[in-house]
Formats: sequence, C-alpha cells, structure tokens
Amino acid sequence: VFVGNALVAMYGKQGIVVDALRVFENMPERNLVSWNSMICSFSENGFSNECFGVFRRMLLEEEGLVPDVATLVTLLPVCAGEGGIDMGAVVHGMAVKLGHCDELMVSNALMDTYSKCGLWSESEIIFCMIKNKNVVSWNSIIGSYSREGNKRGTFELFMRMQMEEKIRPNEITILNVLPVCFENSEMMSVKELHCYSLRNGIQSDEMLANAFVAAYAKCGSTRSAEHVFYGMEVRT
RNA sequence: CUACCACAACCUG
Repeated sequence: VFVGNALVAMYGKQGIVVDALRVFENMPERNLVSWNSMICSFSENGFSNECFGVFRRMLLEEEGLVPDVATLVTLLPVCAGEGGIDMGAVVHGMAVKLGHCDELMVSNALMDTYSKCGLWSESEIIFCMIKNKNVVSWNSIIGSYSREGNKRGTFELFMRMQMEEKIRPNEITILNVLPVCFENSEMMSVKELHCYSLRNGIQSDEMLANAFVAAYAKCGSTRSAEHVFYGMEVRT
C-alpha cells in the first residue's frame, strides 16, 4: 500500500496523472493516504472536477473512511480555484463537523480559499481567530492584500508580522509582497525589498531571483535585472 | 507513504 501511495503521489508531481490513476485503480488495498494522494494528483494538474469526483467516491465506496486534515487541505485549494465559494463552504462545513476547523493548516487553507473567492472579510475573520499564526497564515493574508493591490495594507501586515509576532518572513512572503512594489513601477520599493531579503539571509533560491529579475525589468531597470541575473547560480 | 501560503515569458479574451 505504501509503495502504491508513493507512486500515485510521485506520478502526480511529475504531471503524469494517467499513470497515477492507473496505479490507484489497480491497488488491491487502499487507505486514506491513497485517496488523499489521488485527489492531490488531480489537484496538482488542474483536474478540479475529478478531485471532487474521487472525493465523493471515497465517501461512498469506503465505509468508515473519514476525511482527515490532509484531505481537507488538499481539497480547499481546488475549491478556491473554482471561483465560487459553494464547494468551499461545503468543505468548511465538513471541517467543522469533523472538528478539524481549529487545526492551523485547515484554517490557513480556509482563509486562502475565502480570499481567492473574493470573500475578504470571511478570510480576515478566520485569520483573526487563529491564535497561533505561523508564517503561512501571514503569507496568506499578505497575498490576499497584495492581490487586491492594497499596497499600504500589504506593507503594514509585513511589518506587523515581524513586530507583533516575531515571525520571520520567508521567501514566499517576499514573493507575495513584490507585486505591489512594481505595480506602479516603484523601483525604490523593489530595491528596498531586495536589500531586505539579502540582509535577512532569506534563502535566495531560484524562484526569488527570477522574481527580482522580472520585477526590475518591469520597473525599467535593465541594469539591475542583469545584475541579479548574472549573479544567479542556476539559470533556466 | 499523502497534505496549507509563492511560482517566469508570450499570446488571446
């Protein structure tokens, strides 16, 4: 069962959903992780409807198999991508019934779902109710403000997470803040943010470097963009 | 064994 599960997950990550499905269907035995992995494979490859389909099948076919935290947090981003909150609300309801709605990962996924569906106040309410916010919680709310184009709010939250909660921003935080910097071609903010991440030793991985190249380019500073570009270890 | 936040460019709408 374990190898089967691992294979399903692996094929999913490689984008070979057909193989993931083939392994899954041929498994003589399945546990909760098998179903979660299959849902996840579909989700990673954009097959939203089949996510819900598999989920339904799991509830119908497998007696006594109860969704766990992983099931919920796998399903929620799919709901978010659907645009409407209907499915999200259903999953939220299940989380409450199953007593998982206070789990940090579930809360994080829920607020992200609400914000992506345009229900910002719902999202913020959940954010406020989380007592032990982690970096993902903050990244989600910052991403939400940043998508709205709320520059002030984004920076305020960015400061607050560090002052109030002493939570260290990570590379994803930076990637979330960056778009509001260059929406007005604000070279200065991009530079500041860049300096900030270097100073704080935020792991300058490939993604982050690429984001800065793009940001500088959008601000019209080809020189800075080149500078980052040539400093990279890996270029794709 | 699975699972929460981020992910280029281009084109079209």
